[in-house]
Amino acid sequence: MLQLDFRSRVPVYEQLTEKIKELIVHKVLASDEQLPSVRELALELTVNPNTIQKAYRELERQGYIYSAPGKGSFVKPIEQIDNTRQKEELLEQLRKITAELLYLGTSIEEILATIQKTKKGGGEK
Amino acid sequence: MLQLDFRSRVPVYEQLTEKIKELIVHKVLASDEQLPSVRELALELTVNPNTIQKAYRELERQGYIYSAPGKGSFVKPIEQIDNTRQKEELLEQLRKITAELLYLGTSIEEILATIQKTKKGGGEK
Amino acid sequence: MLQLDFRSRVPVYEQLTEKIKELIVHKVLASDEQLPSVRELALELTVNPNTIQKAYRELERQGYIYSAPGKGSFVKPIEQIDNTRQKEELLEQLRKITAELLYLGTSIEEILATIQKTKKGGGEK
Amino acid sequence: MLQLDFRSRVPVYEQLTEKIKELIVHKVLASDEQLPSVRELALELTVNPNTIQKAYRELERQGYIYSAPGKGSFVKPIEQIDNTRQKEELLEQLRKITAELLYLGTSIEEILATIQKTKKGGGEK
DNA sequence: GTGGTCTAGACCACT
DNA sequence: GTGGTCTAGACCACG
Repeated sequence: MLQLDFRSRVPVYEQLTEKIKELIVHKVLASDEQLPSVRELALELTVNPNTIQKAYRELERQGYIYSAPGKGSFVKPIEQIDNTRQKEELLEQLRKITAELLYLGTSIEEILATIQKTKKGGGEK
Repeated sequence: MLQLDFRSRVPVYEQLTEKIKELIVHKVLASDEQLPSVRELALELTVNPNTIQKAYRELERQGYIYSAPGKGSFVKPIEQIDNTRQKEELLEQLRKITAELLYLGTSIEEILATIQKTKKGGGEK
Repeated sequence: MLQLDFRSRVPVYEQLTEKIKELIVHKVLASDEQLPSVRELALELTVNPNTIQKAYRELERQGYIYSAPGKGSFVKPIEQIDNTRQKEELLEQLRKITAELLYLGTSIEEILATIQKTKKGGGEK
Repeated sequence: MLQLDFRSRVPVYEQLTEKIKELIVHKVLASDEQLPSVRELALELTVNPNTIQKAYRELERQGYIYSAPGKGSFVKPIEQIDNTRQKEELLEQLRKITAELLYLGTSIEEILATIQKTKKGGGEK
């Protein structure tokens, strides 16, 4: 499920953050669902618990999960995410990527189609 | 023109790579146009020449420029860029960001509008 | 009345301590008024009795309540609170926060106004 | 200068964060001034480098400093701090503490005087 | 020499 | 058994 590339230059904890975020965003993990415990996941991925915790902390900072000592870590309900600033940043990234794609000769139609497909696929899986 | 933030945590050479790529993508730099020499740019930006070279090498690797030893570095004509793999990567990033935006409650209309606006603004500047 | 956030990272017993302290400070709970019994409150809040007891013990330590074994817990009359040390601590916190607010560009007027408003609202509620 | 209490229940990295923040807020450390390196400070305080780094990260997250790999950590200029949300939180803390002080019999005059004194003392030292 | 990442393992508080 | 803190020490990329 959570495939990591230890040879990559991007830090393991960051790969993990991204992968888990994807699971949340694609609703594979539901609201208030419990994530694997730090130690459990560490064993499964043969990674140090500290690394897992770093990923969990980052997700918490970004507002995607919450952790309570003695209880565990859980997916944060969407309604409770403060998204204004994040939306701005994501839209900015969207602009950059679009500009680059257009330069490389991608048609606007193909780009829009990709967006549309993502919308349809987002809620399922 | 090339504003660098020496305070930023992102490496100088990477900032430079991004900025130059933007200039190319927005067609401020035309095909086969010569880029400033390494030493010249290093002086102008008060940066170590090695840093400039690293940025140029990265742009060459990504296929946006080509270097002719003894002559200088030039913008690679669009037609010659091998864009299949890069397009795939960019589209993949597009999907990720779109999924995240949708999860955060952004409407599909707002996303599409952002793309459209980028198209109009892309060729000018 | 005593709203707890079980998702929060701050321990339940600490939330409880703070909430009850607020009730006392805002005079919702009067001097010598009896607090709910540990078991009663535990049922009402669906919390482990140990957690309630820990909160009560903490309040007793801070001098806000007193417990008579076999009878229950009661709000300590203000006159009997040894407040010298606590006042010092609170004033110290006040200084820290004020310094931080000033550093962040808050005007002294806004700070003083906040204090004044608190005074007016403090005794009611 | 940076006195730590290893017996305290409050984490060392948090004590450090607070102490350094004080130095910044009281302008003992000026804008863009370099902080001691992670390792240097670790040696001086006989603390693990990771602990120092955790404190520095927290300060960076709160916007008081910035760190650049290979260069060092520096005090962030005040103008660049995004303070709206932090101000709200600090004012809320101010209200709580004021209510508690008033309950403990502190006169409003004494409270206001404390604020005034802080203002005068803030810029010196 | 700088910050950043990561491992191996210990200990603590909370439930 | 949970997350969180901390130590001791290794290795990497950046400048």
